[in-house]
Parts: sequence; C-alpha cells; structure tokens
Amino acid sequence: MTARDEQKEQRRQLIIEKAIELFAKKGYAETKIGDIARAADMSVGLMFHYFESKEKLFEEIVRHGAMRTNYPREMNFSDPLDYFEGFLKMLFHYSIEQPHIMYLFVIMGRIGFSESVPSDIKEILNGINQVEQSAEIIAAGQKYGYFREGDPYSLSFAFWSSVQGIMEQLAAFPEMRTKEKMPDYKWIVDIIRGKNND
Amino acid sequence: MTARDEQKEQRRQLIIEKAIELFAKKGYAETKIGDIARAADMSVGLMFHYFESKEKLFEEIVRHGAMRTNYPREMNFSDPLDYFEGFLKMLFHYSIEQPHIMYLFVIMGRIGFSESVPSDIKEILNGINQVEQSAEIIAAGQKYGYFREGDPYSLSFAFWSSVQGIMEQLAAFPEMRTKEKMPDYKWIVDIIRGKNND
DNA sequence: TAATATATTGAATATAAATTCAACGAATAT
DNA sequence: ATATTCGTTGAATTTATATTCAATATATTA
Repeated sequence: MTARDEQKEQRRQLIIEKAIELFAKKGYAETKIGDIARAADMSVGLMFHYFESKEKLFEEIVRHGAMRTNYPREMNFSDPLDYFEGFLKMLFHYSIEQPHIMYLFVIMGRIGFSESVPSDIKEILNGINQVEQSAEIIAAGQKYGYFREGDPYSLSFAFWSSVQGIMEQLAAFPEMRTKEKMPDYKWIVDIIRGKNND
Repeated sequence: MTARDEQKEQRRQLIIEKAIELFAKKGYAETKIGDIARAADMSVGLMFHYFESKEKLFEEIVRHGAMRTNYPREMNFSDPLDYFEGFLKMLFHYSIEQPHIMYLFVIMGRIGFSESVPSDIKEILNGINQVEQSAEIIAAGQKYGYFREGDPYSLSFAFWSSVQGIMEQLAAFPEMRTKEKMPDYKWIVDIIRGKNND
C-alpha cells in the first residue's frame, strides 16, 4: 500500500463520511453530488474519479451500513430486554460523539420505501428484517413477563419505528445531541416493556 | 359556482389528495410531477393547468396541513395526559380508514429540515412548534405526577419524534394499517407517562 | 531529471425532470 | 348554431443535475 493509495483511500473515506451525513439529513434524492463535493471540499468532477456514480457511492454506504447496524443479531444477552436496551444504549450514546452510526441507522431505515434506491441495493438488505427478528424475541419474552402484552409484531414495529423517528430528528437537529438534551433510551424501551417490570 | 367550476375544484382536490399521499410516502424531491399526474390519471401538462408549479402545489398542501394537524392546540382536556392521548387516539384511529391526516402529519413533520422546501413555505409553520408547546404542558403536568421525570423538552422531543417515525412507517407500509396490526397509541404515550400512573 | 502515472479542475455533454405552448376537442354562452 | 371559453394532450423548451472528458498540475518511478 503506497502513500498514494493511502491518500486515495482517505479521500474516499472522507467522501463517504460526508455523503453519509448528507444522505441521512436530506435523503438520497435531495442530496446532490454537488452537495457532497462541497462538503468534501472538492470539485464535482473529482467525485467521479473516486466513485463511478452517485448510485455506486450510495451502494457502498449501504453495504457498509449493513455491517454496522446489524449489531443486535450478534449480541449476547442474558434477558431479552437487554437485546433492546443494549442496542439503544449504544445507539443513543454514540449519537452524541460519533453520529456516524446514527446516520447509518437513518439511511438504512429508509431504504425499504425509497423508490429511487435501485432494487439491487435493496437486495443487500434481504435477511436483515429488524422488525421480524425483534418480534420473535418479544414473543418469546412475553411468556416470562419481560414485555407488555400485545401483538409482538406490532410492538416490534412500534419500537423500531419510534427509534427510526428519533434518530431522524436527531440527525436533523444536532442541537439535541448533547448529554443534557438527549432523550433517555429507557423511555423508548418502555414502548415494549410497559409497566410490567422494574 | 358553475358546474364547470365545481368540476375544476374536484379535479384540484384529486390532485392534492394524490400529491399528499405521494409526498408523504416518498418525500418532496423524490415525488415527480409525472408521478402525481399518473396517480391522478392525467397528463403532465394538465397538472400545470391546475397548479402553477410543483412548489405551489406543495405550498397549498402545507397550508392545508397547517390547519388540520394543529389539532392539539384547540383541544380541551381535563388532565394533561388527555392532550396527548386524545391526539394520538385520533391520529391512530384515522390512520386506518382515512390516511389523509397521517399523510399530512408526515409531510408537516419533515418540512423543518427539508432544504428543497422554500423558506416562505417554512414560514407558514412559524408559531406551530409542537415540541415546544408540548414541553410546556409536560413541565406543568410533571408537578402533579402526570408525566415521568426528565427534561420536559427532551420528553416532548422523544414523544413527537416517535410519533413522526411511526406515522412515516405506517404511510410507507399500508399493510400495517389494520385494526389488528396497528400499534396501540397508549404504548407511545408511555414514553412520556412512564409508570407513574395507572 | 525524464518519463509515467495519478489527482484535479472546469468546461462540455447527457439525462431527467419541470415548465411552456400550440393545437384541438368539449362544454357553455349568446 | 356559432362564437367563445375551458380542458386536455403531446410535443417543444428550459432548467437542474449527473456524468464525461480534455487539459493541466502534482506526485511517483526509473
């Protein structure tokens, strides 16, 4: 790996980083190549030296995101509430200092219903149905009183939709991303937890 | 009002209705005039007979939305929880049969951070800061134990962000909009309510 | 240092979407 | 029934954005 290759890789990373932030804040269609170029402080033409197209750039981000945000699947947890609390604690915590994960989370959550995202990109996400997976955990946990009563899929849907909503607002309003102003992740866990436990 | 005028007004309403649905599902930038024209079953050119531009069409929707979604301000409530429960109950209820309000809610919630929305449209919403208003109600209600402890603004932010997230997902996935699958609005109220009450 | 490869730019081109417009058919008024 | 206005279309035109490209600067290699 020559010095130049490293430089190139860093440049690519810079573009990706800025693009992630912009895609999260504004969505795919509203984010212009020119916006990303400006954020990365380079000419529009140069963007195409590093990435074949806007679509390919986005695809690389989605692939990256598919690795990073699937955290819960690989967690070990002693009780099923930890699955959710652990993930949210991490997500909320990092949102303050390293918004990267939050941005990725926002982008990933929108892919499902964004028509401008080509279908081969959507396929990257096959098999990562967060709502489905969580519904199973909730269903299992309900038997032992870990979660409130109600349809597990609906609960899971409500939970992840809420998290998505909060992350989207946090992405858009950085002034909320301080220790003082950040919502407490436990408030959100209460969506599925109810008042059954302590 | 001649028959022709009525016809014209109906046509305009049809366009608005379809546009609301599409703007809610895909966002402003991703919704093409052609999409709306197709949904309303007319030529693209004809759209411009009814609306000066995409922007003006959107503006009309926002004005309309500014009237409809500001419901909570005008509600009477005996205890402050009713303010939130009443609104959510209404919103969730109508989402099933008349998704119109849900779509408007989604659109309105995105205006704040959508750069493609011109600033004179954003100004329509000045004075309707849902989060701010709710924070005051929460702050007042906390003294009497209606709400959980925590920064009122953060609680309000978390609550409305969650609602926004759920409405966005419901807008995109109509299969969740049935009596059986819909989340229970009380789960969401628990974000601010905590387990202080019954 | 000369030769070669890579990075960068700004201008040209291509593409997609919004908007305008001339033409025509259908409704309404005189 | 004729003239006038309105609704409609499809084909131009304009505008915004993505993409390509020739030219130049900068770095690397021989």
